[in-house]
Amino acid sequence: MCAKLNISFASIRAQTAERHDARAPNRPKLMDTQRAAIANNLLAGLSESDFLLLKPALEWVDLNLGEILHQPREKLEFAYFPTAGICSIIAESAAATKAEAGIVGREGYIGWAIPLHAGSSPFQSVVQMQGRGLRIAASALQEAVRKSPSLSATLLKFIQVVMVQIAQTALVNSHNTIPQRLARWLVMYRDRMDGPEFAITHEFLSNMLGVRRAGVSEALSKLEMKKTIRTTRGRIAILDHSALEKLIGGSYGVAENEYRRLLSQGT
Amino acid sequence: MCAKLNISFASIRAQTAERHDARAPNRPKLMDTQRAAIANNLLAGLSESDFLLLKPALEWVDLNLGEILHQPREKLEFAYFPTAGICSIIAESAAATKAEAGIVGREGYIGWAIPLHAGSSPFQSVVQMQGRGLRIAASALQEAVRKSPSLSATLLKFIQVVMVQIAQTALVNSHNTIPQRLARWLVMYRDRMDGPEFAITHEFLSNMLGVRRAGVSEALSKLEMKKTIRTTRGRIAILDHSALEKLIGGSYGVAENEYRRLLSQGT
DNA sequence: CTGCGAATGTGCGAATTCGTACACAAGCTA
DNA sequence: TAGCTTGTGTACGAATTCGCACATTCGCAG
Repeated sequence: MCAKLNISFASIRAQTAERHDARAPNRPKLMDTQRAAIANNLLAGLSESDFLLLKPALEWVDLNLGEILHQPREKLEFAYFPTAGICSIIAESAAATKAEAGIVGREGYIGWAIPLHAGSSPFQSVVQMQGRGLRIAASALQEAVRKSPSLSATLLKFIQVVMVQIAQTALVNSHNTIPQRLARWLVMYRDRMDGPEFAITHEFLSNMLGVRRAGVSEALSKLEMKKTIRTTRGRIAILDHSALEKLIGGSYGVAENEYRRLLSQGT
Repeated sequence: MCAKLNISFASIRAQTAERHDARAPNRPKLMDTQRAAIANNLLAGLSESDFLLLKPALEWVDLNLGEILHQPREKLEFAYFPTAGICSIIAESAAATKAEAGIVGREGYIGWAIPLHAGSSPFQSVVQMQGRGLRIAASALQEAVRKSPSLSATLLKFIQVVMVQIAQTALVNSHNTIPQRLARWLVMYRDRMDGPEFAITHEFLSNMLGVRRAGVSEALSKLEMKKTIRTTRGRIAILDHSALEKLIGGSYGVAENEYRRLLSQGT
């Protein structure tokens, strides 16, 4: 069952990975007229008419490492549909403690406050893996959502998925060890990347998980001893995806299943 | 600043607490025609026309302790607008580990999957504090939402609030000690109760927080030594709300602030 | 009033994580 | 190649939490 979830979610990855051949930097306007050719699953899954509603307002943007897409409590100017790269949603307290609540790659979008009529949110959205994507002005998205119930439904369904993901994060944070939380993080990131290897430092991971840097180093070496990953300076390669999943103990797959149920067309 | 948030959220409590005088048990049909007389803040804040859309389908129900309102992955039959009592939203993993992700009292509703077009969700909704409220069939709510954008907006805004609450839970679970997490729990429950005292066992709290029962006992006695609470067998009384807030360290108030920003009319 | 089950207080060793610190290694720049 | 910055491995005492266990106390039913 776990394997099945994984396969199906991985297949989403496979379907779109090869389409992302847009190497030309900084294309100012949308060139692909075929929505299916866009490597963002949400956009690719829209009906032709829904896509046409968005199309005039969509524009390509690079998502640069560390770029802050949304600042807490500031009005959201754009929603982003990544076609490559990963953004993470960071919750912070008044005391400035931070932790990653969820992540979004090309399977979704960020800027949920727009369809939720909230205008802004207390979350910060940051680009964690470099990539690119399409963005749309908040007002344009709002207008399109008003016109199309089916577009609205798609965007709202993804919010359901994200809620589940965040709740699973809460669950994992209270019940699981650092190696387990780390394994979950690695698997979730890997699902949204093209390759099994990515550039990441222990320091970075410690910030995401909200633990000591040294704790991450220890946990990584534990995982490496089990041959599930391989680490070199500044990079980590996933060797055994399913072994990592098993390590987590049932908290991986819940959000992925919800995504599949609500948003994976076909299959 | 923290105090201000607290006052405003507490004032919501004060506004509606005395209105809940519906002592007659099991009234089968809605008697109050004045929506403002209904002690659920979301319903009370609706426009007259939005409320009339819902009214024919609303019915009073008792919310009995331990009652399961939504089972994970089962189709949602009803949404619930509590007027008294507290429901909690529980996330669980495939390995059956559970933790409370968020709570809802008379300030909101449960059944978010309905406006999100999800039909069901992997969460479990359970009555944690006995009370009563109004429920509406999923199909009726869906129909009403389709007709009224403003009703839809209200329900979606509350989902934003809940997302923030769940994300704060994730943050607290990874950064804070048991006494702090306990303090947060107590404060959040107290905000949704009429009085400062409620019946609760350590065992129950340990399940909600996902820690040992003995850990809760220790944490409670620490809080009691600081004169912030008073415990007797099977019950806990809040003595110093603001001291508890300070203990938590900035993670309380974020969701409450978001609620105030989006949903507290007037003031 | 007595007995019983539920709730609570406490203890103990083990495991985990923390805070902090320091040494080493890798890769870049001059 | 030398030097510097950044990333990583490791250490150690302290604090926290865990798992488990057992004794006590409270409140209700008989």
